[in-house]
Amino acid sequence: MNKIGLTDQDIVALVDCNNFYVSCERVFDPSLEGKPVAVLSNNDGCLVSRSNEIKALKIPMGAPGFKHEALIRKHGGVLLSSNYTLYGDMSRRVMDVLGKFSPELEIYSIDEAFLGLNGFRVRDLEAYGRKIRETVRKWTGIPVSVGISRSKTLAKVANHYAKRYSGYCGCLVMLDDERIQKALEKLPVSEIWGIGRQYDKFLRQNKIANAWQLRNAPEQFIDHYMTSVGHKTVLELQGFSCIDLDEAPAPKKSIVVSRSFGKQVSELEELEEAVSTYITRAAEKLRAQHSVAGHLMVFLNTNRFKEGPQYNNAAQMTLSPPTAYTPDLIKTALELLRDLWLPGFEFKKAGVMFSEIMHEDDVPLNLIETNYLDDERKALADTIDRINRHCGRDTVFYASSGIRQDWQMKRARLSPSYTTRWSDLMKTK
DNA sequence: TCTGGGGTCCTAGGACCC
DNA sequence: TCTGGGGTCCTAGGACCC
Repeated sequence: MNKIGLTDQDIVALVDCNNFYVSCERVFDPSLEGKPVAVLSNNDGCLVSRSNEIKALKIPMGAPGFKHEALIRKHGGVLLSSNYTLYGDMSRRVMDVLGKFSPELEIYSIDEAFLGLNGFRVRDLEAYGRKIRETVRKWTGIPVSVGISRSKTLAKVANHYAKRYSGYCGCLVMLDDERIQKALEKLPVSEIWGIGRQYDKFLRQNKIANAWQLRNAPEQFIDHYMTSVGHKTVLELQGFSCIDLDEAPAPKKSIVVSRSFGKQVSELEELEEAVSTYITRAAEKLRAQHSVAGHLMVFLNTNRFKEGPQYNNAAQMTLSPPTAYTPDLIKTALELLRDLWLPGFEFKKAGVMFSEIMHEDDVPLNLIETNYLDDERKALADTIDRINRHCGRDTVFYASSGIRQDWQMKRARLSPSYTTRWSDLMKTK
């Protein structure tokens, strides 16, 4: 520990799946190897995962698929709809493997995890990193990169280089000062974890262009111009680990379900189906973390890319008592939607948001007599959740969600659910 | 024709109180 | 006519992340 109470002896690994969604697709369709492949966002909108061949074509992350489709085709490549069921399942498999390499595991996102490696001898780390990489590859088919250093932020930097330079064979241990300095000097500030567009611009204006310069910036400057988060970033670059490993994810404080539609939607009835469907999904998430929501918001957007009258608005309501009971939530949400809706607009997106979320056991006592948890409704909700978990989503669903669902998002190029649907299992020829 | 979705944390400023 | 100072809580919006 140093004088400000930070340890400079932690060892942290960041394991990051390479081009994760694309890699998932390639596991089950080897014909995609070597070709430009990208996975599109919901509604077949923008590119959210790109193979190296797509990156070589200089097509940026987040670019609209339709603008680049011709070029990709010309190079023998493909665009795929996103298959989140598949990616979620593959992610769980990867994380299961990583869990075998350290008791300290923080699942940071669908394709990234931090591992605490304290107690390992430094000279063994490189071999250990490679072992992690080989094992994940062998057991799941997913290629990953491993970065190891003194703090999460530095582990991110190490990972950045491990991924880009084939000489590192996918694993970089960055512990000695000389190596850290070299890496940081070559790294533009915008590539640092926690430095976004605004900070990037500001720092550049102040002649801080690379990570080494930020690491060595005067303390008064940092104090004055950066938030507490920015300050932590600088300390982390200096090798002081001050963003702890977070092994048990906290329950969500807000839950959002929103989607763009596959077409323009004007009719109230169709919007009611969509909102009802989103509430159903959001309430499932709520119950999965044993929570209830005290506040509900419904929002509606027109197409911001299209000329014509715009209407973006939200309606909200306190839920008293807080609840996670889908039928009550649908009822309230549809009332809010009817307040919100105006005829004559072409809507492109709707969504619902739960906030003021609390654990179901923490509902105040004076509200308890009307709590949904106390009566048969809780048993009904749990039963429906169980059926849908075992037999597939929407085996049991609410009539208000509709059957035709013409507004549903486009997923024209969807791959099969190889790992989660019996009928989509791969067959040998 | 076609441009995603889901989160967290921090700060500033206003309202309110004593 | 003069018109303090400190604290808390809440909210909206910004910034960032994947």
